[in-house]
Amino acid sequence: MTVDDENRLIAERRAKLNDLRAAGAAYPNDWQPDTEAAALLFRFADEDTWSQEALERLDETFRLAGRIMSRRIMGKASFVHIQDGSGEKIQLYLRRDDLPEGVYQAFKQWDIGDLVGVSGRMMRTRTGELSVHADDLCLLTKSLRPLPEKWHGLTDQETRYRQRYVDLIVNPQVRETFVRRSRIVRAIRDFLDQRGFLEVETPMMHHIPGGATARPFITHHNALDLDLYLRVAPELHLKRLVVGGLDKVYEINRNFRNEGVSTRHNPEFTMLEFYWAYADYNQLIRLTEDMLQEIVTLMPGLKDGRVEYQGEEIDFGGTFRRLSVAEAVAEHYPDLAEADMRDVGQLRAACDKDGIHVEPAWGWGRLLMELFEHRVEDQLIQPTFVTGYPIEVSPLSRRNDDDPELADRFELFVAGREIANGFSELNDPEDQAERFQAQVAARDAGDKEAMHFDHDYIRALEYGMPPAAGEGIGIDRLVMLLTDSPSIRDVLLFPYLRPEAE
RNA sequence: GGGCCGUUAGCUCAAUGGUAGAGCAGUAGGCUUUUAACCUAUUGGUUGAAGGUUCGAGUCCUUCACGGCCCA
Repeated sequence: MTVDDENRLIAERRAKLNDLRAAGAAYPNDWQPDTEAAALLFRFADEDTWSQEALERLDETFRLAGRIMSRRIMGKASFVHIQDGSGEKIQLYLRRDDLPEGVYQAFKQWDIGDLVGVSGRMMRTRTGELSVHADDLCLLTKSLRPLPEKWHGLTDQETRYRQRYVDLIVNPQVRETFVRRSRIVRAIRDFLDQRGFLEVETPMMHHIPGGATARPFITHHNALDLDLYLRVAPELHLKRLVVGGLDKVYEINRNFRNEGVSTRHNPEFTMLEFYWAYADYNQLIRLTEDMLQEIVTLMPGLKDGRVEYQGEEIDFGGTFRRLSVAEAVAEHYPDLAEADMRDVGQLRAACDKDGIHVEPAWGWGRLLMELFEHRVEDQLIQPTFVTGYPIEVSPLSRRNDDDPELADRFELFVAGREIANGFSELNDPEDQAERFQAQVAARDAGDKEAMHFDHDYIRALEYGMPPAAGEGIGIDRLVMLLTDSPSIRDVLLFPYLRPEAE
């Protein structure tokens, strides 16, 4: 994508740029705006207070800088809309006789997409549109490539993702999504900081990948001649910090998983993980509920804790529903009695009936989860905390004191998707070492997602990790939910795409 | 990985197997409160790539690339 896609339109603009270069006027950097479109539109919004007459009396000149988005040239006067850093557009009124000598003639050679500086006083047009009546105008950056058409804009999904800069220029909704994403992350940081959590950054390049069952990316350190893994989770490093006395820590950053790419999966994605010493998973549930409610409250435009997601109204107000995996499955499988929930034969029969593929080695826990995922998960539209997870599918969680077959664990589902996963942490180094052993055995048997044995992590636990609870929240999925985005690519500025064809 | 759909001018889209078109953008001219401005004229194409069928392929077939949706 360099010179081969040159076309006539670009060539014309390049010729104009060459003229500017010859005149020594290409790429100046001597224009500073003193306001933005959004500020002017806000200040002068009231048409009664700021009528055309009132604006005429206002002896104040404003300087703006932005991109030409549309032009209507009518002989010796023109109307232009520029869009600036505030994301808003404001109209300029250009009159040949009100501009310095030659400026209007030069302007007529400019193009949609060019970046300009303008100064002038405020006015209102006959139809009432607030406009800047320009007394000076300069070209700051010549745009060589034509923008998409003004009416339909840019709709091709692939181009929108590949050339996000164009998408951002012409699709205002995109900007709003990413502004909101930033606000959500800020709200999470504020929430945790206020409660005494310390934000930390742990390595993304690991000698031993761990903390999640997932295939890692491998990279190579040249000077050390050593393969390294991009992290699949920060979990084990964060828990080392809990051993070190950082009782409340969190990290918001990228994880990398070498798996498929889809509308819900990007190879790199952002996770919040936090760990809280001397707390258990029930405290996490309450904290999570508070956090989400606070985030939703802080989002402009969301009323009464209600969010619309893909046509469903989701209510974050009040106490979220709580139910166990067994209760949820019982609800959706009337044939299964409560006593059947740990009966391998009954569960397997139910799986067969639904056409779910099962392995002979699976115990009741795995079978129960298969049923949960098959019929229940996507029905959990309103925020729901699910508890009572079988220990069989919770290798990192602490065992429940009353029921050793269950883990002290929960997941939060919203809009049929897992948003958060938290549990009381396993801090018994001997139990942990055994679980690592089991993972290594699974690895040797060919499971590429199984974990490695992390001796240093065991050593850390042997110094003593306080009883603690930890949780992960997928930021991208949360942002999807709160921005009504159907695809993870809509909430990533630069989602992963295959390379463009040469 | 599997299924379905898509890829035509800078953008948004047309085109029974029979001369590749429109709107916007661009170019030239007109127009001093327009707003999808308007009026006149006009330029612009390796139809995603490579093969094949056919007198003739944007259209039918095969393979490939990229994307979208659904499924695992």
